[in-house]
Amino acid sequence: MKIATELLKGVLEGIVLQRIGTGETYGYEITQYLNDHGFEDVVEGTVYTILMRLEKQQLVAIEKKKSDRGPARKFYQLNAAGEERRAQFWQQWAYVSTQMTQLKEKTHD
Amino acid sequence: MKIATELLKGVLEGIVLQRIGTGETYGYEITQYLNDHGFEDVVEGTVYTILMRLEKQQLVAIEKKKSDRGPARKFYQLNAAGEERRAQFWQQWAYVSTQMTQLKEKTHD
DNA sequence: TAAACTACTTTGTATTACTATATAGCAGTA
DNA sequence: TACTGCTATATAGTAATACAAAGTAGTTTA
Repeated sequence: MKIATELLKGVLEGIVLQRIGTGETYGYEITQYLNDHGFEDVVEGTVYTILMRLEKQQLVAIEKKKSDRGPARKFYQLNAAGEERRAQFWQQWAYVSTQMTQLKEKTHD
Repeated sequence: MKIATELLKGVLEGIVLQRIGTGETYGYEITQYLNDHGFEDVVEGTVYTILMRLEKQQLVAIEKKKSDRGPARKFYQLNAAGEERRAQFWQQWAYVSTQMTQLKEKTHD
């Protein structure tokens, strides 16, 4: 399904945090995962800019490892600040999600 | 609750479409409604820019009416294109919402 | 050697919410 | 009259983010 770019803002960063948080991973793999799980149109450039943003904000630890199939991979892990950010994201998501559900059901008062 | 600005992008337009779609309303009232229903920090300027965007995209019909309590109000209604956009929005929201739920529950494969 | 796949990087653009400010009508009151 | 508060709309400037597009490089395979 084609999703409006604007609806993904903020959301994609949350997804990337979640992916990194549940196990060390790298940009190319995250992109593949998204493309295979409901976000077909997300391209590498988008994921890499998010990863670099997380790095700049010091939410991740990075380790470079050789690959058996191509160039070296940059593996990401969440540090304590990153874990906190991930938790925050899901809290906000849950909140917005709840409000939206109520809003949808409601007509004017 | 304080929500990251980026998480609201796309969402707010959907909410405004929904409000207009369930009954003629105007900017100030929409802002009040949002402030009273989980989006405390949304200010008038934000709502008005959304309304003008909808107007520019020809998704709404507008009627100016005198108020008994202040300056005239600009009432908005969805036209056919606006209704379609509203339906689209909720489809996309449902889709993203579903994917997010699955993503949250999942660790690495 | 060339193509295909893996993997990361960067530059520029469009969109959108927010900040801040301005304008204005009306009611009550000091 | 002047002031305050509430109602109501408008807009210029800014920051954040996803995307398009292009490039760089290593590995594998035909």
